[in-house]
Amino acid sequence: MQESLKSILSEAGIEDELIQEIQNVGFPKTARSGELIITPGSTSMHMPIVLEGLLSVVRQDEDANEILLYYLEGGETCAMSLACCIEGKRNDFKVTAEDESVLWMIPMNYLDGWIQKYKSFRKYIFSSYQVRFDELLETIDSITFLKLQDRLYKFLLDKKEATRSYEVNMSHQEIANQMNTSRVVISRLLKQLEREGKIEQHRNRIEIL
Amino acid sequence: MQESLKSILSEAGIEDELIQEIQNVGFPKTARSGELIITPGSTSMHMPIVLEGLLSVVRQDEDANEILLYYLEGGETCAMSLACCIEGKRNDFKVTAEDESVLWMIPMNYLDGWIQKYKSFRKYIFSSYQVRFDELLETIDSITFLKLQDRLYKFLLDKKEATRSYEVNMSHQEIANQMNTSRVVISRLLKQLEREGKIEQHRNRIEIL
DNA sequence: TTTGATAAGTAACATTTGTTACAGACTGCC
DNA sequence: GGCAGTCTGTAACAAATGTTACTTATCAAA
Repeated sequence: MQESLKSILSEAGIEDELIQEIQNVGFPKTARSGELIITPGSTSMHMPIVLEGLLSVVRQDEDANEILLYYLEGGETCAMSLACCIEGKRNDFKVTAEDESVLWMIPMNYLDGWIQKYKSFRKYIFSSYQVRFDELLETIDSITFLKLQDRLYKFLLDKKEATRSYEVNMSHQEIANQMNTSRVVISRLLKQLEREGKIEQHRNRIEIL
Repeated sequence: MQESLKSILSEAGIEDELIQEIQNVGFPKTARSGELIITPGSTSMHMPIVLEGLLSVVRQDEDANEILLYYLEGGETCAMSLACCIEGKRNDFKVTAEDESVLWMIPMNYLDGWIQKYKSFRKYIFSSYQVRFDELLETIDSITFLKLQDRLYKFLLDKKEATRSYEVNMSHQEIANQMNTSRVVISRLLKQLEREGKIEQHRNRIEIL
């Protein structure tokens, strides 16, 4: 685990000295598949870096309708929780482990110092922000400009990228939830995609062709 | 103009020393109402701070369909252009002056140094990021969870907040463009809002009651 | 005042998406 | 095998949004 932290940070251009510090002051946190990691309304005092596994970041409204914003994969961090913390703001999204996952938790109070001291860390933080930003924009694009059928196909392709697998292990109901629509609609559209030869369906599993 | 810059930065908690620097290395830029300030695909070497007026930030797809992301008002900055610059990435949105506006342009190469040196500047930058992020999330909320009628009403209220005026000076067509729908639909829904007593319509102008 | 251009109103219809209701299929467990 | 629970397929219908076509209103310039 220390090893994967080291290689991830080193990959990101962080110098050994800082990696050492991050190892010293942080601690690991594991999450089982399906486990809720951040709930709306909570405040956290740690910035998580994903070492292994996959997290989904989901937005909810008052009626518990949901929409998937993006995934956090190995090496990525939830920069939002940073500003969230700096400003003492509450989280307004929900983060769930999609897989068995391992996070490295860094206490917030170190961050400002590191940002001041290490150019590489500044770069890492700003780059995460930018990546998240771009993902949000892509999400907006999908919702705004695509028909449901295309959005659904993109959803499947994104999931495939995130999990590095052509198999999507979700029920129609779960997909419907993450896309803020209904199960029947998803069934209809998946059937359509199947007829077009883009996917193959099984129970609780979709194969992307 | 120097005065409004000073008061804005001082309001944001920036110390006099840095304000002085920002004044020294930056320069003003004025934009007429309707003028295009940032076009998709361009790269800019400056971070703009809005001194006066109002900018709209709009996302476009390949077919030139558009959707309004948010407004930038006095005192706010386009933090995105920051990371955009750090990473040498291209802008993928369009920024337009909604009003006669004045910006203060800061050359990018100073930013990293200031972030390192001034805690207040770090705070300013991160806070802008956070504000933008929140606005994007709100935009996603509207698109995802609201019916068009409610989204339209919210659109008008947002515009009212941004311009500090109960009069929205836009044609139905312009509103339709910014909401990525058609003029006829907007006319229909505005009529509905008028019947509900929420607005009053005139040519090129909507009064919010 | 006429004219041309733009803006807004409206009806009729098409398409997309959402809902309800029910049937059949699969899975795990007894 | 039988049963209970979950998942998927499908039809019929409802609601929301998009499109087309045309009319009327408003404004400003000639």
